[in-house]
Amino acid sequence: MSDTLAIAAEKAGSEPARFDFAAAEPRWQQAWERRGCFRVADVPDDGLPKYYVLEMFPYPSGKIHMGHVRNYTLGDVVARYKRARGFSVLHPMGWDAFGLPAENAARERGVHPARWTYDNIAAMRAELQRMGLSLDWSREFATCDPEYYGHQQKLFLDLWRAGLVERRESWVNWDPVDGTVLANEQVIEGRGWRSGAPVEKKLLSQWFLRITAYAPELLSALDGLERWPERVRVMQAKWIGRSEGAKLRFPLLRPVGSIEGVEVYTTRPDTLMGMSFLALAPEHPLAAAVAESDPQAAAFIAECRRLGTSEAVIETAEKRGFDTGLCVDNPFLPGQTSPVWIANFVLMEYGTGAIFGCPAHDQRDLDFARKYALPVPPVVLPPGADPATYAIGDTAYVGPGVMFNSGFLDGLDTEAAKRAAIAELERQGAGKGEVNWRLRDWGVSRQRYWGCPIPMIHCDACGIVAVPDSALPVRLPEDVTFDRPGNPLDNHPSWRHVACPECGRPARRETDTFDVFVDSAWYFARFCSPRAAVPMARDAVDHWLPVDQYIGGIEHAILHLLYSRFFTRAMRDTGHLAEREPFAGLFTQGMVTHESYRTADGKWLYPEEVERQPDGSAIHRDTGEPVSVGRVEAMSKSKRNTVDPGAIITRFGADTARWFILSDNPPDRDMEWTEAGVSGVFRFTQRLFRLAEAVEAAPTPAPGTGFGDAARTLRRATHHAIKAVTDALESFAFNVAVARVHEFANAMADAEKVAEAPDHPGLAWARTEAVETLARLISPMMPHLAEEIHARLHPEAESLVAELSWPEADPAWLAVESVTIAVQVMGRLRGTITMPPGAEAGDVVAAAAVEPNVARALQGKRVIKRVHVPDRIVNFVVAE
RNA sequence: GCGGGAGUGGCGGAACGGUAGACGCGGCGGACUCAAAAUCCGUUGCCCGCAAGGGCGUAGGGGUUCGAAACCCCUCUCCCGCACCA
Repeated sequence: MSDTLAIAAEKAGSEPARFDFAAAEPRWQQAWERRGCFRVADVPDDGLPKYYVLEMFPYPSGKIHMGHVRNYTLGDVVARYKRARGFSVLHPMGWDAFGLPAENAARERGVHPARWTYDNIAAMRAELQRMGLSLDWSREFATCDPEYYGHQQKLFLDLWRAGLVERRESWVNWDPVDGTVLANEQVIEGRGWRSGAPVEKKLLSQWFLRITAYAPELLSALDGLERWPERVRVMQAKWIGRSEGAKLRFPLLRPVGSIEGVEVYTTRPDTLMGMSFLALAPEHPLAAAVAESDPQAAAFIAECRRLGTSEAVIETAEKRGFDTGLCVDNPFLPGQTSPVWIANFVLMEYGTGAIFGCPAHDQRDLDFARKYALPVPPVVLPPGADPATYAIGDTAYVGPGVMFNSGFLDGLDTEAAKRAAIAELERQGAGKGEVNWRLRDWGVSRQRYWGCPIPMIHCDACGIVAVPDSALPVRLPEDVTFDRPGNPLDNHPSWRHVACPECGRPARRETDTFDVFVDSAWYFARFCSPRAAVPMARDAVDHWLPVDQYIGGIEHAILHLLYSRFFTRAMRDTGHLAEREPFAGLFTQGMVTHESYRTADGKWLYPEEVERQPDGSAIHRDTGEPVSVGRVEAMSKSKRNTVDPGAIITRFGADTARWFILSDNPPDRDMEWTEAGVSGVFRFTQRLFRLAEAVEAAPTPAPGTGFGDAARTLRRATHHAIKAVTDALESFAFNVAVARVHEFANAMADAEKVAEAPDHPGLAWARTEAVETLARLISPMMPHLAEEIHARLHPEAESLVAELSWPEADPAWLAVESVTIAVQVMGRLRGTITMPPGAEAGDVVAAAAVEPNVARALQGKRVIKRVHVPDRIVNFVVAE
């Protein structure tokens, strides 16, 4: 089937009755470009309302994939629709161009990262342009352009001056073979993903952006993001992770070196009198101090470190600990001490890296206490429990209750006890109430070449000195080698040597580059004034931001979106813009999936290597060997279940690809790409073309009142389609918009049938109206075919559908001439009647009652209630 | 475990509390053709019935309502996210 279709598609050029997409699509793309249809000014003076549509910009891998097609089609529908609705639409495109793949290509194939990246950009730009997207290409930039990253360096220095940048030590995943820091997702089973070497935890000085300074605002402002998916807001809220509790200090009975006590954060200060032990994270300073004189402690800590890096949390659900022999006092229980343990389940990164263990009311603490036979004193009595007999088994009681065994807290409920405990801690000076956040500051240092250089200088005399604004951008050197492990910037013979801007003596450049998430944390702002001499022109960003509709994958729900929200606030506080939130509306699309195929010996096959048999089985196209059809799953190179958008556009055209990707299902769900689906859509494009072909430009003016039945029916269908498609597009229900166009096409086909017969007043005019309307209604989805249809009706005119306004439904033609009213008896459908719209209730009920089938159902029954919903339903309620 | 989302024909999916299954795919039957493709027409939730018609039906069980796929309660299944966060 696909072969024959391909032939049909290829023949399309030679047969005039077909839509020759291969010729038409480039022609219209050039026409849009020539007329600058999609260009807008940085600060427009057209007085139109603004609308900023943005899709997440791509990493330039070199080829677009179906996920891109879906993403950019969705955005383009919105952009074209809003433009037609009279908005001045900003719809830009650029490249998220820094990152590791370019460096890997350099190491593996000897291509310079810049060369590799710009070649890929050229290839991908050409593919995107074939899709016919309504982009303002004059705004294009790549984040690896020195112009772009120079402005990023300026932003960073502004943050530095505003106190939003810190340099401090932190634990990182270190690959000793590659000599580089690894992100968590690059550590696989405790080993570097490239080198395979066991990853070490290493303490390194890193640059941090103080995102935590905005934690309260980032959390509270989530409530205002009404056009964001609920789940993204929830994920961000959990990531930010606000908790209320108390921080308190436990004095050690005997100091260890200079350490005299341990700070602990808890959300359950009410349970302090149920304390059984104190536990330290293995990385805790006190643990390290103990280890200095205790080889066994050192061995335990080393063991934890080895397991800890490997994300082995899952397999080591088992809790393990080491008793240091130390003891602490409890501020609420004078004279009673608790042992200090080192425990593998305590996280250094959260709170203070130490906890107090209350096993009766915390499951983790209970597991630990049972394992090491520590006491489990209960202090919270669940509702209805008997204090005389209440005991904890294998399940901790974490719910609310009434305090007992707790001295001054006895009798209080959990919430009151928390408040009373905090008040008492504060009175004693032993601790205080505190809000804690899970969010960590953002470590942005990467020991890599292909990233934006961090514009800082290390001077032995002056310390850390910022590169002066006048010396920006700090450019990456081009003459780098990748033949040695580690960061090429460190290995470069001269680049790092620089005179200190303050004292003039020899100093060293920072050789770390920024995390690529910094690049994408402000690009939406740069798009507003992409050629400005400053990071962003204030009047341009104040005009265009926030992005009205942002569209992309759910995988960026947390990091990219949170960093962008942070950066926007940081840019506000450094005077670059006024806006608070970057993205007023967010839409997260589903994945594109496909069947997967493999041969008997387990080799994955590409879809084009597989042929389906009439009986549903599959064989290898060339060898004829049987192929097993696997699950439908996300397209991935490893499963080879990918379809190349370029090949699809060549065979079927961009409009077909766009329409299919919109039509299959709602855009937030995963969609399945199928051959049958594409073929069906291809046929539909040809059908629309034929329907339009059959219609001549009708004489203007309209024939006034001279519309016969057929013309009236078609005009009603036309205006109904306008309303229905508009409603669907407004609600992001693109699959429904597609269905409404199908209905409209069916109505047009019906009109064509009767048009053969003579004497249909006004039908020719109505058919022209229908075709003109069709062109505009499909234009957001199938822009090329829309232009083609429009041009055939107006061969002399210069106008483009891309420049036309959206059609308006005429209410007069939305009105129906009769309505079908369902008639129920006791809520069960017994018949339907046809009435004029707005008929009197009495008339409708009377007509309903005599409908034969209804009358039979009412036979011998006493009607006790008649429900009438105008133009919709009549329901007779009868007594039994 | 916690959180979020989803369960509707063979399939993707429609459906302001008001005729469930729009629209498409697929299937079946037919027209056109030497034949095929393309195109066009009809049909297509399940069961009973020659028909008229009737029964069942939106994961399952209850409830609210004249009327529930939709609202409420309980249960089940699947997908996604987070997961020793003190």
